[in-house]
Amino acid sequence: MDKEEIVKATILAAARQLIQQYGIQKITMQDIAKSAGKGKSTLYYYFKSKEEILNAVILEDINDMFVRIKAAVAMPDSFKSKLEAYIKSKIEILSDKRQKFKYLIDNDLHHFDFPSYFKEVRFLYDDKETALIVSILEKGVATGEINPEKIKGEKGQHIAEILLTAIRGLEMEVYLLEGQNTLMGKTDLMISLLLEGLH
Amino acid sequence: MDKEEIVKATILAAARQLIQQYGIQKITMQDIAKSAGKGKSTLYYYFKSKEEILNAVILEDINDMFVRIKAAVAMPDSFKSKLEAYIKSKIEILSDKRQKFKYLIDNDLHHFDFPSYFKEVRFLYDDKETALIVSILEKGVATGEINPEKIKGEKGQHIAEILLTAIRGLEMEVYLLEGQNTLMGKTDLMISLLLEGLH
Amino acid sequence: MDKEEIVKATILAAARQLIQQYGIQKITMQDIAKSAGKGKSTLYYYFKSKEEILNAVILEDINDMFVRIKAAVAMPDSFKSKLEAYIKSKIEILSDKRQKFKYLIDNDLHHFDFPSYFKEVRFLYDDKETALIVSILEKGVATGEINPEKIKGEKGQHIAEILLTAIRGLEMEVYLLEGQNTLMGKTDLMISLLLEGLH
Amino acid sequence: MDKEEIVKATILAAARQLIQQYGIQKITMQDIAKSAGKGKSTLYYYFKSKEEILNAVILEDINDMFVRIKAAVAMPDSFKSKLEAYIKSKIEILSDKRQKFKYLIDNDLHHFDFPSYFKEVRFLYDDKETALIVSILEKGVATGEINPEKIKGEKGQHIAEILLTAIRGLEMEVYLLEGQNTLMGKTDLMISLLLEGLH
DNA sequence: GATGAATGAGTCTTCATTCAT
DNA sequence: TATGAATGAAGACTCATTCAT
Repeated sequence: MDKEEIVKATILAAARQLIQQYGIQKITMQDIAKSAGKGKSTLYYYFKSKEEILNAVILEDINDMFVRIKAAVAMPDSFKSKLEAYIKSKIEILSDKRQKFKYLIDNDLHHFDFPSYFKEVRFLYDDKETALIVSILEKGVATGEINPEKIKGEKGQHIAEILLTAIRGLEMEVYLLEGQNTLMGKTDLMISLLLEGLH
Repeated sequence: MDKEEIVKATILAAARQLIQQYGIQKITMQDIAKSAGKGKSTLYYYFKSKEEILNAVILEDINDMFVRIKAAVAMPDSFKSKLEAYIKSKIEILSDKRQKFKYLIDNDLHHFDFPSYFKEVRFLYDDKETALIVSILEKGVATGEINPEKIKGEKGQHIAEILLTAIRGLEMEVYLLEGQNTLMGKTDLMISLLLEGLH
Repeated sequence: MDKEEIVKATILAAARQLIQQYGIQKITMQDIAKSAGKGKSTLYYYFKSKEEILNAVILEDINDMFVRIKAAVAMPDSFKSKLEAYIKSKIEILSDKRQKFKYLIDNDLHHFDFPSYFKEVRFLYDDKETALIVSILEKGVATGEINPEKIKGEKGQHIAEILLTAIRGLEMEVYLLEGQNTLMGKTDLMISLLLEGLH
Repeated sequence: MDKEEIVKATILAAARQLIQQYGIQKITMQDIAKSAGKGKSTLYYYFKSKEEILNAVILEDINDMFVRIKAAVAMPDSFKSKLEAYIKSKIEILSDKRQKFKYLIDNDLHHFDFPSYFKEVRFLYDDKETALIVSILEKGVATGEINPEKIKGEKGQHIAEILLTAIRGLEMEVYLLEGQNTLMGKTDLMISLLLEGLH
């Protein structure tokens, strides 16, 4: 990593931390600069605009999340446990981001911004995630948990998509709910319903 | 409706239209005033602050949506068709709100804010919606579409909750996807999977 | 007092009370109207502008103060006691106006406005007050407390004027000091110095 | 003086000039910026708020006044001439501040605000000024102009205080009177009365 | 490479005043 | 006589961005 990349990373790290702490709408270039220990105009030397910084941060986050999820899914050896690993690791990661400042969500509901993760992820990682889910479904066929007929041809793809959609509903709740407990319960129920539906 | 209420409604209408068109963060009191054909300070005669206006608009929207959904659900006479009516009317309503300015989503992704519908709805209408879904499930039992065992006792409530969660994932996509076509397809698949799982 | 005058008096009373409580710069027409139990525009039916109301209030206050001072001065029967009565009654009256909200003076020093009493009184009541002081000085000659030579011809007028000036310094302190104790001590010392100087 | 200090001084100078010309309540950040030849937001780069600018101006003024008064008092070699120097230099300085815009006082009496000099000076420079006067009194004892008995012990302090009070009355008049002529006459009379009283 | 300095364009909000009824 | 409704004008403050050094 050369000098330039180091500075960029420093700035991004500062920005990420602030975003998590105060939300995307509340932070200013001033804030980022100060937190990065740089002059405000230095940010413009490395990035074209505030938006570019924000984009970079979000991209990093999503990327990181995907890598971690993939790793979590790799180990388990059944459809059920893979799916569980997938959903739960996702919830945990998102939850962790919000964990520290949940108080904000209640007090300042209106100014609390839905992060852009959702939007970006939608466009950048949809295909990858769907593919991941498809592979999980195939595991299910291999282990006999899933009836091959149910995901034959395009059906597998479609089911993966609606699964992803449902999981996004779960993700959203991370931002609105107190703890993960309820979510974990919901996850389990969702999975068992699915197992019955696909068996 | 007396004079005061008419003006208030005019202002709210202007605000709603602008929110839909530009997103909640982008509109200013200036904009609302101009669009309502009033002076900027007039807004302050009727509302205490920008926030009050925004809140009022959101509340109206949510309320309206719920009323329409309920009406849509009332008519059909089976679990499947009721659930379909429920989800599809919801998607249509939300979709309609975004229809006009989808271009914004791509261009200005970062400044496009997830509306507060989600957050507000979450807290204000969760119970009502869950209850609605429970009643739909019960219809399913009555018509024999659903195995009574599957929603016995607390289970009904839980299943209603995860259904709501999954539907929220669908709602989110309204804001991100081009058209409703894909969503309608997903809805159908989701419903049939559910029917199999609950039968 | 006909109807019109009654309403005017009501408005003025409300204004005076608010001025005393919050200072001249802080009150709005809104405040006055509400406090008077009238509509905001009603104030404009009775007075041309905010300034006119303020002027009227101040005038009333000054007038009232002068009447009370004069009464206080009438009774005592020596130069010393008359002068004492004059200064002390003045301090008491002003002090009373500020008594209730002294806390403001410390907390909000910068926004606390010197009332216009000083300015107005200066132009409207200067001559009257000087004349009053001259008459007090003459009493001093009559009782032998003052050497007639010292206030002969124009001198009496001049001395009255500087006395008035010095007393204004005292008045100012009413607005800045905690209590009247110090001021009363200063008054006594001022008077005794004067007695020695004029004897 | 580095660059930053130069700009700050420029801004302060502009502010001071405007305050003198229009009074503290009438000037806006807009005004100051324009007069300083800077952008409005530049003011916020150097000062946190309007209040901070105002405070700085006032403090400078008071400080400056005190320095000049002290210098004026240093030279003369008698009680009488020192006291004269003290009062007259004070009047001249204050008078100078108001000289240019006396017209305002009559036209806009109500909105003309007593500057904060009084209030601030009261708290910040009272002790210093009293001490200065005490030293002047002591000079009077040294030269035989004043009877040592009259200012023995605490008395000196008390007399200094009432003198300061009386002088404040004089100061106030600077803001209300046309010229200094009358004030200079009053000063002389005040001093000679005092000399007689303290001899 | 890095940044201090500067700012234009906007934000919400307040308030005295007007006027039709 | 009384006022509800409406507003123009202003005002303090913020912030992303530019640029000379």
